[in-house]
Order: sequence, then structure tokens, then C-alpha cells
Amino acid sequence: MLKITRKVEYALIALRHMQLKESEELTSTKEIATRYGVPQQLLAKTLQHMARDGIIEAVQGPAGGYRVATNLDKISMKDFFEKLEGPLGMMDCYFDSDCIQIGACNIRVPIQRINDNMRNL
Amino acid sequence: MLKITRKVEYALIALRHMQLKESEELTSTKEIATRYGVPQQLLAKTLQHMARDGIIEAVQGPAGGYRVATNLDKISMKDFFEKLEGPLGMMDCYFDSDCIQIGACNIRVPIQRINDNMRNL
DNA sequence: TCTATATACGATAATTTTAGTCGTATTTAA
DNA sequence: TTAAATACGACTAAAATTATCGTATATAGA
Repeated sequence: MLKITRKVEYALIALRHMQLKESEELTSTKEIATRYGVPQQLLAKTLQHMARDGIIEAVQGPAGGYRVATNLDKISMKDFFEKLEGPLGMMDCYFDSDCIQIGACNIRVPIQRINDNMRNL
Repeated sequence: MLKITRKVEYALIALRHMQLKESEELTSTKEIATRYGVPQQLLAKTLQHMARDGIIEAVQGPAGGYRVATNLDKISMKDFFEKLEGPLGMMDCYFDSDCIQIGACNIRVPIQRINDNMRNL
């Protein structure tokens, strides 16, 4: 349920690698893939996805690559995960509310799904 | 990555159903399964698991069933998920720390895995 | 004591999701 | 013009989740 997927892992590896460089410097997919032993094609997709979502910036052509977006500090972990994996669903509870005790659980999304289930009988 | 599994959904459905009753009253697997259109055998396993973990109490034999544990209010959401799904892994970050910004991410587990990756080159 | 009904649980099959690959197009510096 | 990089849809493989099957155990009630 709450596992870290490869997509996220590779994204974090790439981000960390790029953050160790000068902010304007570019990093290619190949560089990261060979450096960390990660499948290049899959990493490429993830980086492309991140570029589309503004987490990193892409520069095409030879000597091109990626660099971290200048506004990275403004992106929350929640947004980061949602950009990579889609809506968090019930985990919104942890980001949006203070619900901690299962005994007093007032989670909205699951309750909604449960209600849907009951309606669909 | 952060989805709610059926196991958890069924657990929440069952818990909610039982909480609507008197605290001593028993509920059978069949009752919940037919009421909410949920696969009985799978629900049974989930309830058995919850009983083993002290989330609910089991009474065997005919006219048996389950009831919510009296100490349910003391079980945190984190424990609830971990009991059902095993260790949360990186999501511990959200429970244990105040890390919110990806730009300043200091997540322990992924970093550890990244470091493992680098070591294994 | 016998029977019916309930929980307990390991093994296995079906389904869905995730991970990874392939082929091709586009961009652009040299 | 070429080579090296990103961009991206379609497909295959692997893993995890979901569901089912078969059987054992417990126990209330006839």
C-alpha cells in the first residue's frame, strides 16, 4: 500500500545527483543510468515526465540534458508524488487533516468509497 | 504507490460496521460480506488478521463473530496500516518528521537505498 | 453426542499493477 | 549532414494484489 516505487526511487536518485552539481549544469539520462546502474529507458521516461511537470528542465540536442527546476523548493512532497504517481487517494488524510487515531477515523475518501459500495448494492 | 488496497478498504468497512453496533455485539464475516458485496473469504482473512493483531476480538463457534477491541482508540493510523500491510517504508517520513519540501528532502530510507545502489556498482 | 455454523489458515489461481524493453520521431550542436 | 540527446507510444515481462479452494478447528444447540 505505501511502498516506494522504482519510478519515485529513480526520480529521487536523479534529483539528488543533479542537486550536487551547479544549478545551471546539465545531466544526461545516460550519465545517471550508468552511474547508478539504472535502466536508461525507464529513467528517461521518468525524467521526461518530471520535465513535463516542471520538476526539472530539459535541454534537447547533443550536449543537452536536464537540470533541477529553479523553483524546486516550492514543490511539496505531496505534489512531487502526485505528479509522479497520480492522486494519492486516501493518503490525502495525512496531508490535509490531523486524523491520527483509527478509533476516531473520519477519513473522507474511504468513507466515500464505502458509501459508494453500499449504494451500488 | 500510495493507494488504498482492498485489504484496508475491507478492514475499514468492517470496522465502521462494527462501530455502529453496541460494543459487545458480535458481527459475522458473512453478515458484512453480504451486506457490502465483498468477497467473504478474503474479508474473513482480513478479519482474522485484525483479530490476531488485537484490532478486533474474535469469538468462535456458531453465533460467534467479531467485535471491535476495547482499546481501539489507542491504535494509531500508522499502526493500523502497518499491522495490515507491513512496514510503511518511506512513508515513515510523514509520520516521523516534518519534511515537506522536496527541495530540502532528507528522506532516510530512499537515500539509504540510493546509497546501497551506489555501493553495489 | 451429533450437527450446523462460525472462525483459522495454508496453498494456489486469476487479475492487476509495475517494471522494463523496443522502435521511432524530434531536436540541435558541431 | 551527422551524431547525441530528449520525446513518446506500444508492447512484453515480472511482481504484487486480489480472490478462491480445501481443510481444520471451535462451539452452541438439538
